[in-house]
Order: sequence, then C-alpha cells, then structure tokens
Amino acid sequence: MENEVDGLDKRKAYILATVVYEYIATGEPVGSQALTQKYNLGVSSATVRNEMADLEAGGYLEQPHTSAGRVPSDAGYRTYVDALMSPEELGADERRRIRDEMRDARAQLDEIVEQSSRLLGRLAGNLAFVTKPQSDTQSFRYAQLIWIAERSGIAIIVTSLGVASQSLFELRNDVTPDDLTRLSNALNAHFAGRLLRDCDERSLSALTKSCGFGDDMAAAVRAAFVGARTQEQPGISASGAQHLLDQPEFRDVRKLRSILRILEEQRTLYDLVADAFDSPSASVKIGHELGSEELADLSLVTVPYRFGERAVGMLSILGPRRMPYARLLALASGTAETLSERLHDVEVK
Amino acid sequence: MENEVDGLDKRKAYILATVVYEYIATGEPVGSQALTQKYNLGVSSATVRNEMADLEAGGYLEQPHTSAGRVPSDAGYRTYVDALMSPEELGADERRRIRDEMRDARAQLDEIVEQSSRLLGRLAGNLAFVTKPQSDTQSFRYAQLIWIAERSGIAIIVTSLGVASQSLFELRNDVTPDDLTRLSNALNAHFAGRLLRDCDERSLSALTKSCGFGDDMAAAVRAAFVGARTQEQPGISASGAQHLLDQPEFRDVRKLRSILRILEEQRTLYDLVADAFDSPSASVKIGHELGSEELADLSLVTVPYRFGERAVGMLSILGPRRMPYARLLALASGTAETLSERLHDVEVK
DNA sequence: CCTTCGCACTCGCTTGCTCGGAGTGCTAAA
DNA sequence: TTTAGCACTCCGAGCAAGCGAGTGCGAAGG
Repeated sequence: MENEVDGLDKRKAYILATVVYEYIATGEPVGSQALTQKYNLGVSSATVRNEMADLEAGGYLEQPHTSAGRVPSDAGYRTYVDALMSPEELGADERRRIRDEMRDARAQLDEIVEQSSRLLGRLAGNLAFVTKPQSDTQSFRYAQLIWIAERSGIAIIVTSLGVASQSLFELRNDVTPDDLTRLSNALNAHFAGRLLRDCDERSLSALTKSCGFGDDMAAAVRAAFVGARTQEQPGISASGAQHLLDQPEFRDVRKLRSILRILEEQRTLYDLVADAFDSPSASVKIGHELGSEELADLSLVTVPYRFGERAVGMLSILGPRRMPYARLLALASGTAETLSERLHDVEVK
Repeated sequence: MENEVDGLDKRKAYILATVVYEYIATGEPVGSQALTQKYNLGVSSATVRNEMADLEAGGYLEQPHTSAGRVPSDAGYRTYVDALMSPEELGADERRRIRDEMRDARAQLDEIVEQSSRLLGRLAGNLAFVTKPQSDTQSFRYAQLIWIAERSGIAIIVTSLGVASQSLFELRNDVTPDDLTRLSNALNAHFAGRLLRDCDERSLSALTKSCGFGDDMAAAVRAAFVGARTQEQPGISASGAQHLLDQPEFRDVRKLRSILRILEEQRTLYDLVADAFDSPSASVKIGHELGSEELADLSLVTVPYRFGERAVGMLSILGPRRMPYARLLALASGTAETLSERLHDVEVK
C-alpha cells in the first residue's frame, strides 16, 4: 500500500514521528493529550491513545511505568532516523563559522584533528571524538636514515600527511653515513607514493639486501615501516564530555562513570567506530545497537572524513539516545567536510 | 615552648590532627563524642568540645552548620600537611608493582608518560595527570634537512628524548640535496648536545648564512628549532576522572562539570602545575590555594620527575580536599621515580 | 584554673502521609 | 471507526513528626 512507511500506516507513522520529536525536544514522556494539544493531529486524544497502544505493541514505544506517557524504544528511534525524520542542512552562515573556527588551528595534523573535535563537541553540545587518520591508508613520502654511530642510527619516515615517525635502530655491522644515504635514496625511489600498507615487509627486505646490507639493516627498515604504519592507529581526540552533564539522563552518576571510563580507554572508543569504516557514509547507532549494556541509553552518530578519495578517519558524536539526530548529522557532516579540506594544508606533496 | 606546633599547644595539635584524619577517612563532619570514642584521647568529649571551639576560632576548623560536627578548613589541612601528618613510604612490593606496570609501556616517550598517568590515576583513585617533558629543557641531538624539491624540504629535529619534530619549509632560491646535507652536518657539529633553549635564533641564522645560504633558509632553520622547542609544551596526559565520581563531594554535578572542563582545557591544567616548576620537590595546594573558586574544594599534589639532574615534568593528583595526603605523596613520588628511570630507555645518546 | 557532667537547644535527615496532576484503558455512544 | 466519559494508577511535590548527632553553657569537681 502506498500509504505505508516501514509497516506502519500513515497516521501511525506520523504519530510515532511526533512522539519522538516531542520527546527529543522535552525529555518528558509524552502523553496523548499533550500531543493533540501541541500538534494539530485532527483526531482526538482517545484515538491517539489507541494508536499509541498499537505502537507500543509493535515495539516502537515504551512506557516507563503505568500511567505515564510514552517514550521511544530503540526500534522507535531507528524507524524515526531511517524513515521519518526530515534531514537537515547547515545554513551558509553556519558552514562559514565552522570553516572560520577550523582556521584557528595551525597546519599540523594533530592540531587540526583536535580542533575539529573541540568544535564539534561545542556545536553539538555533546561528547564528540575524532579518530586521527589511519596511517596505513596514508602513502609513503620519504624515508631518511640518520647515522649516529657505526652501528646505530635513527630511521625517519614521512607520510603524505606529514606524520614523521622515528625509530632508533642498532646494527651488528658497521655502516657509514654514505651507506645510509644510499639506502634512503633507494627506498625513496622504490616506494615513493605507495600506500604504507602496501610497503610489505618482503619487498622492504629485498630492497635493503639488494643495496648490499644484511639482515640487521633489513630488520631495522622493516621495524621503521611497521612503526609508521601502526603508530597513530588508535589515536583519538575527544572533547565535550562536560555537555553530557546538562542532560537529565545523567543525573544518575553511574551512567556518567561508564562514559568517563570509556573515554579513557581509547581502545573501546575505537571499537565503537571501527565498523563504521565499512560503510562509506554516515551511520547512526542507537542504544543497544552499541553492543554494550552500559551504553544502552546512548546513541552514536558517526561520519567519515576523507583525504582525497579515501575515508581516513571518523568524526563521532556520543550522546543520550534522545538526541536531535538530523541536526547532529548535519553538524558532523559539515565538520567532516571542513576537516577533509584542511587536511590538504598538511599534505606533503 | 617545646610543646608547640605551629602556634598550637600539643593537645590542640593532636586534636586537629585527629579531626583531619577522621574526616579524611569518613567524609562525615566529626563531632566531639565520636572523636573521644574512636580515639583514646584521655580527656572527655566536653574538653574536646572546648578545644574544638578554640580551633574554630583560630580558623583551623569550620562548621557546616550549627549543631554539626567540625570539618577542616584550608588552614587546617595546611597545618596538617605541613606539620602534623606522618609521611608515608611505599612498601617494597608496591614499588615493585609500579615498576612492573611501567614496563608494559613501549619505549616511546608518549606511551611512557601516558602509562604513568594511567597507573597513578588508578593507584591514587583520583584524577592524575602528567605533563610531558618540557622540550626546551631537552637537548638537541640531530637535525636533518630533507630535500623534496628545488625550493622545499622538511626539517627534522631529534632531541635527547627522541621527540622528532618536523616542519615543512619553502625557499625562495634553489638548493640541492647536497646543500641540505652540508647544512645539516654543520648544525649537528655546532649545536650537538646543547639545550634546545640555548639554540638561540641569532646563532642559528649566523651558522646558516656562514654556510652560504640566504635569509629564507635561515628562517626555515629558525622555525624548525622553534617548532621543536615549543611543540610538546603543554602536552598533558590525564587519567582517572571516573574515580572522582566515587567521592561524596561530587554528588553535586556542577562540581564535576568544572573538573571536566578543566580537563579539556589543557591550558588551565598546565597553569595549575606551572609554578610547581619553581620548587624542586613535592608541593601540595589546598582548596583556595589553587586560585579558583571552582576548584575551592579540591586539592592538588604535584611531584616533579627528572631526566638526569633536571626536573623536566610534573606528576599531579587532583582530588577532593579530603584526600589522604601522605599516601598520595608517596604514590606520586614512587611513580615519578620509576618514570624518571624509564626516561633513560628512550634517550637518544 | 582546668576538666567534666548534665542539660537544654538546634538543625538536618529520614520516614510517612496526603494530595494533585497527568495519563491510561475500558465501555458505550455517535 | 472515532469519540466522550469515567474510574483507576502512579509519580512526585510538599508537609509534619521524630530521631540522632552535635553544640554551648553553667555548675560541680579535682
């Protein structure tokens, strides 16, 4: 039937949308009378009551207790996000303001990422976090092996986003500064422009040995590349936790503790967004979809940002399930866009 | 008189110490009866009551409201910390455990610092934070200028703790890779081993020009050194905020918000410990001594850690004024010691 | 003169109670 | 199928009483 949305007839869908909208706005369970008074539904509260009972039976709404209003369930939010809400766009002035504020950060990768998480946290009024660009999706730019003594040195690797990773190495055989320069040049010539993850250990070893070096040097080179590849992996910049305190759902201090703990365990934070890397566009996880009882009344909005064609990191907003999804999606997308642009300022060409 | 401590006769001092001790232990205002029952004071509660009234008049104790027990004031805690409490030492097994846990971090400066803040936060059951080594107290080890194109390159600077800072530069005149190598060698020969803060801009420029380069190259070199000097300045690793939620003083959510905000503004966090750099040993700041009304019922314990002879950073514990000062000082000192040792693992010799 | 005892008083916290408001479900009529 | 009416439920605010811990002070005691 043309009038159905997600298995709900038009009126049910509209009532569900209104309930979710109203609950997001007020934070209070919404009752049938309040709804008919505030929104022009064209039917009486008794009708709404019947529809609400159906929606509850269908799993879209819940009642905190008898004789209270209705509250959306995970499924209710899900339907709202997928089918009912109207997407928002940022206004031109908002875009401009985001761009201006991002300009405050110096052209350093870390600063730009941190600035975007601060900005997003403030704009969204929620906890925001941004993963640093996955270094294995960056490409290799330069290697430089620096001679310290006959049997030791420092390997420095520069990637397309300018992240220099450095590692000390020790050798079993003597080398000269010229040896290291020769090897550096060979590495640069052979790997320049490749993705870091495609600089596999075998060809690194092969190249090193073809320059006349032994296993020790090959191991040092491999270690340097592995270091560069994994270095910034779970680096995450988070910001805006204090906004969560404004939400009534955090009157309960235990909730808050879960959040703070998660904030400090970057590992967990990273896992939350990890599977968003599979999908190329924005993703929303609601309540239990986050896979943890502790986080069951939170939601997460995740949007990728790009370097060139490639999605290299994620901007996320974590907040109460009762969050203005359309608005936050727009804010996250806008920030992601600006962040993507600014990445070109730190690019090593 | 031999029996006086800080202007208090022996009995008053003992009662003050007991009140502070008991209040730290229980978190409840302590009354005269409770005190005489729990501790063997040898006098009746009425006497204690009189003494307490004196201590209150002297500004050492406060009453939350009439007919409640007494609570230490800033001055009361101050006297306790300075003169009354008995210092603690860590047991051998505790030291060992700290050392073991610090071994989990890889030999990378950032990881070691982060590990120590996590560890201290957990052991102290409070918010702990650790400043990264001030880079201007580190010494210069190596510079390497990498040729990218005729008029651009990357400058990499390695300090004694292995922090490689990198900066892109653009030139007005062409250079060759050999030019850059020559200049790198000159910089290494001239500045090796100096403190970064002693690599002043004038001598950098002079050296660059004496190698036959122009103002543009001199500016690039200066910028690289300034970048290295200021890079990690306010870098702070914090951990353990969730423990604060266990403290009864944070039932009030507004308190918590101040803390979270401060946590995110690394600037403020840094200011808190900044003047501790002047004193070579542990320092304790109590309540209003922190200089902010928001922080008035918190205290801060700060202990320096060293690289060689020099204090290069600070470990701090921020928690409720009602904190076990002696214990936390011992924990912070123990962690600082271990952190200092581990710094040698990342040293670039 | 300092210490102790006894006593009246204060104040905050907990418990129990009432009461109003908002909301529901059900039944019967339109 | 929608609506009006009604009885019922439940939460939460507001209030009063009682309890307990503590104080200050005057009088008695060493």
